[in-house]
Amino acid sequence: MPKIVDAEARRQEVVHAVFRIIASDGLERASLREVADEAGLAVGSVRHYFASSDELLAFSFGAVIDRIAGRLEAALGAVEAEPPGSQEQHVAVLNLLGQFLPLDEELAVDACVWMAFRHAARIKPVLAAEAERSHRTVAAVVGRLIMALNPGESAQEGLVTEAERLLATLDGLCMHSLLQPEWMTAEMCSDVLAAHLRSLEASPVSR
Amino acid sequence: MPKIVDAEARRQEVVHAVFRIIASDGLERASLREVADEAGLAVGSVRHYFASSDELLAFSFGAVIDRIAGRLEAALGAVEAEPPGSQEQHVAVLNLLGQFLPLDEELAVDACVWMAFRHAARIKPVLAAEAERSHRTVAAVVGRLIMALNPGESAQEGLVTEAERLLATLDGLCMHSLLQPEWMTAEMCSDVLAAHLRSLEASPVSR
DNA sequence: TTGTTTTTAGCACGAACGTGCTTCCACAGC
DNA sequence: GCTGTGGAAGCACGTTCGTGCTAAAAACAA
Repeated sequence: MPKIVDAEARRQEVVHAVFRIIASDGLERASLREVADEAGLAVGSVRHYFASSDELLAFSFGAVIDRIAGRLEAALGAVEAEPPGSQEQHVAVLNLLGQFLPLDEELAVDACVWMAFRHAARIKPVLAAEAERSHRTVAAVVGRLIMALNPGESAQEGLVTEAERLLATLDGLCMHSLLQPEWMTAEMCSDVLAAHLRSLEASPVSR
Repeated sequence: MPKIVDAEARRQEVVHAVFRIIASDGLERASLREVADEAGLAVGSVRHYFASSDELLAFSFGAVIDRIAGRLEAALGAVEAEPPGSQEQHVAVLNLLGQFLPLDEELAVDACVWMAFRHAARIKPVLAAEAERSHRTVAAVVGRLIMALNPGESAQEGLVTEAERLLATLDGLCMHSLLQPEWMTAEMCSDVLAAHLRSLEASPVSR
């Protein structure tokens, strides 16, 4: 048997190098040479684990989706475990929504990478499948959140609209936090989220 | 005097070539050679009007900002000309908000280009100044819209929060329309905007 | 020790990029 | 006519990119 290396761990190290490069220098700088440098490897070594640049990027996209989805699922479980309308549920909801925003270093890197890949997927067909999965996964989480906030509501159409509205607001907040951090501060994000939740409570779906 | 050409018109032609390339192939494909091809010119000719690639991109960013700002200002004027709370004002507001979304070919191109440049500005310092101007301009329009919808309201803080919330929702809708057009249809955009306006009316800023 | 196989490293090629620089061309002014 | 200037085109250089390919190094079974 040859030299044994935890291949999966190596792949994750390379993927994290991709994350760091995208967060600091953008997706277009995430070339094989740059990634290899950042990971402390040679280009040939990176290509041993990823057949091509496209495969590396697609895998990295999937990895960041899994990270985000994992956080969201955990936070959503906490929301659904609390009684509807309670103060505890409100806190859990704010925590869930906060997972979308670049509130700390790790969240910021993931948000950068996530946004970069989603926008790149508009052009690069290799990323389209993961972009689809990303949207489906996150939309499902937000949909379940809206259902948890409107218990007993059966008007499907209105719930879907409210879910899309919340999702759009979250993506917009995330975008502004990344692109205009001096305007969209953490306090402003918090205020906007609070206002949105207030509007959800004030005017329930059923009209 | 040498051969006389309307220099400003030529620059606009080149800029429109940039727009088409960004909308169809992304910003990273907007190289001097691609732009020159799309405009039916040689690289040297493009460089006669724009000293460098950076200058071409920065100028194109400014051009798309001016286009969008022009549409928004016109639509905002129509809103402010109608009596608050009237049906006519409601229609004017919907028209203004629709200017943010890729509802036709021209709006779609501008939205693509706008998003691409804003995201690129996070990394490319040459675009930072225009990104600032873009944000200030659009935020001012949305702010005036919120003021028009809350006449006589003096609570500055709440108004700013509502403006940022509307802006985030609009950017999120625009993003989703560009990235997931099969999910975020024009009808869904319309529904979400209608729901947002309803929430604005139902729970005014003053608590 | 030897042999096998994974891992790591590196070379070389073609393509695309920005850019400095030079070269033609057309036409207004003399 | 001639001349000079602005417009258009293109060459050439260095850099970066992905990728096919080769080869050394390393680690374990025999």
